[in-house]
Amino acid sequence: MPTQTFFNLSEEKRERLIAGAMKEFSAKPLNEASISNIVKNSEISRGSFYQYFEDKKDLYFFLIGKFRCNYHNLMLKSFQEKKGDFYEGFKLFSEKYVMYIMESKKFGFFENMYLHMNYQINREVRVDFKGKQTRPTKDERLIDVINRDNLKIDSENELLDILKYFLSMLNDTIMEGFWKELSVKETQNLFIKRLEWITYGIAIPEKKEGNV
Amino acid sequence: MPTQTFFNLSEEKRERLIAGAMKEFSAKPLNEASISNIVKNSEISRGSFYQYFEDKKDLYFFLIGKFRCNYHNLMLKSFQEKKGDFYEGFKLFSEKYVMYIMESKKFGFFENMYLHMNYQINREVRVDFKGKQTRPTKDERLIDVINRDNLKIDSENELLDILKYFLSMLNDTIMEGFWKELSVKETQNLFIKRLEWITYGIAIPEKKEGNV
DNA sequence: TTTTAAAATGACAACTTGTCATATTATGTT
DNA sequence: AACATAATATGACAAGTTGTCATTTTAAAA
Repeated sequence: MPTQTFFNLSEEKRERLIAGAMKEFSAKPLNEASISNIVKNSEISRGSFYQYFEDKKDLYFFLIGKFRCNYHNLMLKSFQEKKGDFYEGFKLFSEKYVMYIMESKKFGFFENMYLHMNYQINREVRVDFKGKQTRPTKDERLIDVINRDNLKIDSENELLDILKYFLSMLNDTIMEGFWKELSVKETQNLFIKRLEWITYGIAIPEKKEGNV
Repeated sequence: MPTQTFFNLSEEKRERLIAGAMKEFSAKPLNEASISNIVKNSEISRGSFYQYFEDKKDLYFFLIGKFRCNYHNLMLKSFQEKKGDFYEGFKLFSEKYVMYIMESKKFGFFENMYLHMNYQINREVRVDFKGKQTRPTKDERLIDVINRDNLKIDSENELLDILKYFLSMLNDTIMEGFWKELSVKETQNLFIKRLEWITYGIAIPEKKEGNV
């Protein structure tokens, strides 16, 4: 986390540093980016940098937090629009989300982020459902907006687990999209195919005794 | 890929280098590991290193290829043992595979690999089904050993896509296991839960008209 | 024995990073 | 205004990194 000193900075200087960092992180992934370049880009002395951030990662995760799509609301709206239907809601959400990432002005930054995403980065990208859930807000809770009637889900926790898993799958799919240089549309379709697999299963359901 | 010079080396020297590299990569992830340490560990001159490998990554990917579980046969045997049943076969395979990774002598190496796995590393870990498939061997083909009768799968390609997806999901789960410091058993169960989701779906199947 | 090819070596330039004593600029306080 | 004090800025620096390359050593061939 950046120090208080960083937030005390004049907006001009703070933005200058952020822009200089984004330039570097858009050109190179975390492990290749250098602080030397960032301070050169933003015309800030090396010593100052270390007064604001602990190290390169500290700055990087701050930027991820700043520019990532906070998809909680995006999900909420998508599920509401599709009247709580799991498959349709998630499909709509994923389409919007993929577009946000892949058509963003910050394309280079996100591209490097996804291509070098590991578990630590993955965690930073994800939003904490649990946190949002316990802290009462005026907004509706995500899990209340999803219709569970036609899902094989017993507890709220299981639904949360599934949501978390779907999100990490979505991120994996975007990673694959960047790697294979897929278009937005192709990436969306790749995800939708997987969404279908998981939602409806790949096994043909056995005919229930009672129905025969 | 290592140069020919590397393979011309005496076995003693080659093993010395591999051991020195494994020591470093077991202690530190790829981006923190240093060539300086590796050449120190293996008592090889810096110049020689660059005669064998292009850079650190070149060596790293060679080691992954050397020590990764070539799971093609493991899958084949698992599916054969379970008479081609998708769910049971994959379950058995995943249990063996997780155990191989997490109880290996190379634990530190694998741990760092999984915790810092990105798409590039992920690709190196995966076996190329397509390659194995076209090259005719005396072994049975994996896709022939899986019973497709009770799967919603039309083409061989779709089955391959699903297999690839399940494998990357398995690797993700192992990554999560390392991150959360889960036991072998817990990691296996986490995967099995997801395997169940995807195989049978999370949606309750609608009753077919014909059956009512 | 001489020639030629292959492999080994460590000094080196050009880069990193994080630290720290010092200089500069604000913000109070008599 | 003059002083004290806290906050911020600075760049030189040690200690590390990487990849190269002219040179030496070793092996193979003529």
